[in-house]
Amino acid sequence: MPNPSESTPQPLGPDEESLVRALGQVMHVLPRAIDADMVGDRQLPLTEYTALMNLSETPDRRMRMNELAALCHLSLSGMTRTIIRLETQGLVRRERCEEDARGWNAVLTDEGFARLEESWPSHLAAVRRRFLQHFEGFDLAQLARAFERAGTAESTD
Amino acid sequence: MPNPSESTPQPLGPDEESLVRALGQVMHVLPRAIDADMVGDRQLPLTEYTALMNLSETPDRRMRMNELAALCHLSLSGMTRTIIRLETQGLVRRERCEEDARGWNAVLTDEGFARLEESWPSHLAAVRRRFLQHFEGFDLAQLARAFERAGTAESTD
DNA sequence: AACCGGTGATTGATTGGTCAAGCAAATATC
DNA sequence: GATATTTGCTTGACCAATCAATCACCGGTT
Repeated sequence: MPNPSESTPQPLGPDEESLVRALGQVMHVLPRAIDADMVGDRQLPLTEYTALMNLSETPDRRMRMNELAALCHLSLSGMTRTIIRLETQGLVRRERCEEDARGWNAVLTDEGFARLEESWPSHLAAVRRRFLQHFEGFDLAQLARAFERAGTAESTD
Repeated sequence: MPNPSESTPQPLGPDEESLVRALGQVMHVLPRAIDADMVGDRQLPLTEYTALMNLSETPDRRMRMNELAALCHLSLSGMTRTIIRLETQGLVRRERCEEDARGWNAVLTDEGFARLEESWPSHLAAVRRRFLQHFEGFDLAQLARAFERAGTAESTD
């Protein structure tokens, strides 16, 4: 790439172009579609589902706000609000953290766990049908690695 | 009332699992990263950039709100608001549609075009660096087709 | 010509997220 | 051991998107 990067950069090739466009579309359509499938079924929006999901995967079904926010790809304040939403539905409870009195644990209630158990089949089905189905015959592991690289935000250099 | 087919669906395999997780991360991180690159550089958020972009690709740099909204993956009202934003910056102008007085055309101004020309190198660079770079060696066309399939929302069946 | 169902676009209310400021507890420094 | 700084979380203000309601205009019917 001999020329200075800002003057006349090389435009995207047609395949690159259509991949980028298609990704844009997927990023827009997919969450809504999955959301719609679930909401239609068990009334659990994707963000809240993800929070419950992550909580359920810990040994004692509890997690610090910090960590949960990171796993849900949410800002800390966004997480606070999500947890409040879940708390008012009785799906999650908050407990002060013992070893650090500033901290809070979001704790999955039995009701929350039950709700998650109800929801996950339809979530799973939606993910399969809306997404994975279209990647049969691909090397999923290789693909996953590429996405992991892309999803690891290196800051502007 | 557990439907046998829904009660114990097969969980995701490890590769599926990591692909889905990685996609989730990408969907969250990528637009923000690109946005940050562009805002930092030319002060044009992604949504507005996309609108200008699509306008610039038409023969006479104008488009009906309808169509533009679809191309930008935006609701019509979202589009209205985006165009208003752009209009107040002088990058776009609105003109009544001649053959249908209900309709409006968003028209790219010269200033808007200039701004777009300024911005697209950094947009392009961001897309390459944040995304395409990680897919070297992949069959991009095949990948694009898969994403197009996934991005075509079939309604809940 | 007056009407009426349908369509293009805008507007109002709400939602779900961000960032920045604030508060309380923990930790480091003197 | 008092004070300063940092950290964990919440709150306030804001923003960009959505949906539902509305307005304006089109076209066909009578």
